[in-house]
Amino acid sequence: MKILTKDKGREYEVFSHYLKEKDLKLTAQRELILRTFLSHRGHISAEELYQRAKEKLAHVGFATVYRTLKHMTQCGLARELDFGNGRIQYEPDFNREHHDHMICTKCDTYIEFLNPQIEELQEQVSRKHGFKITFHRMQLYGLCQKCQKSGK
Amino acid sequence: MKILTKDKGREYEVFSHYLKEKDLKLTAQRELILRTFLSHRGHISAEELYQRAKEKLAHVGFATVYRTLKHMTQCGLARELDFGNGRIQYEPDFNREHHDHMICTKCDTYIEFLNPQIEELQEQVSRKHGFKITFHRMQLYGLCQKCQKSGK
DNA sequence: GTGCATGCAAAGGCTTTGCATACCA
DNA sequence: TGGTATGCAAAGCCTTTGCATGCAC
Repeated sequence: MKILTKDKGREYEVFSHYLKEKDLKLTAQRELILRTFLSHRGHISAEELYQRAKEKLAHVGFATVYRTLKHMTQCGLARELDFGNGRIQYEPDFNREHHDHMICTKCDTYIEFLNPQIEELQEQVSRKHGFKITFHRMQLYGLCQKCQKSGK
Repeated sequence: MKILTKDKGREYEVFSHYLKEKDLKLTAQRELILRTFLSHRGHISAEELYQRAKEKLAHVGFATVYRTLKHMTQCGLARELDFGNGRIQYEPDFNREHHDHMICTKCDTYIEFLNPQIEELQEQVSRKHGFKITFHRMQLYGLCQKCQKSGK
């Protein structure tokens, strides 16, 4: 069963290309999970993605969601986020510029940001120690504007 | 059974003060776990702390280590580190200046660093978004000097 | 003596894996 | 048709919790 149509966006090309390259198969489930993932704005947990996918196709398994997320991460369509709450979140990562996060510890909303000066300083610091960065995680936890006000 | 002697360091005072304040008891296990934790240089996982404590006192339980770590974290003697490998590490945090980490993904060694400029920029960025930081996590992953050389 | 602490084992939460069946290519 | 994918359930891994007993105060 092939559901993929053309012009769904580059992500679908990337995915099918990745699958072909690895001798993996394009299944209805994989396509559905990708579509569901992409249609969700912002990050999502495996559990939530499973729920949303299941609404569209009853027989989708938990394991398949996890396995597909691994593939999507592998080919650069998804990025794992670990906000230290014991469950990994995934966010779309295709053609997206690197960014970091501020997370409100009260309402769980988050703000994405990119600060080139910080990035540059990270490089400087690591060079000073002879360290070669391959990736980094930076998360600022605290209260968003709304929660600061409502808290008082 | 009281094992605590004077002059073991301020950490012991902090711990016993915290316990007293919370109507908690100073037990041989708690003291042993704290001592073992402090004697270990650098961070340590609950599992490893359990093993090391057990060497000194056969009857130490897993749960007690976890429970004691919570207390030590609570009173500022320990700090939880999550390097995204599924197990929390704890590092001594008494009278220590805040710092971040570079972690070698090959040999697992790490370098602590503090960059005031980055800290300041984090504040600036968050102010710009009306966000109030309470704490942050910043980890640079990559290769340490040694592993860069050995890798070639 | 009272009430918290302990150790053991069981349970929890998230993620991965094994296996027989289903399905893509 | 052959080999991968799927769904289910079970297992893994780390951490927490329940409970009867033990111990600090």
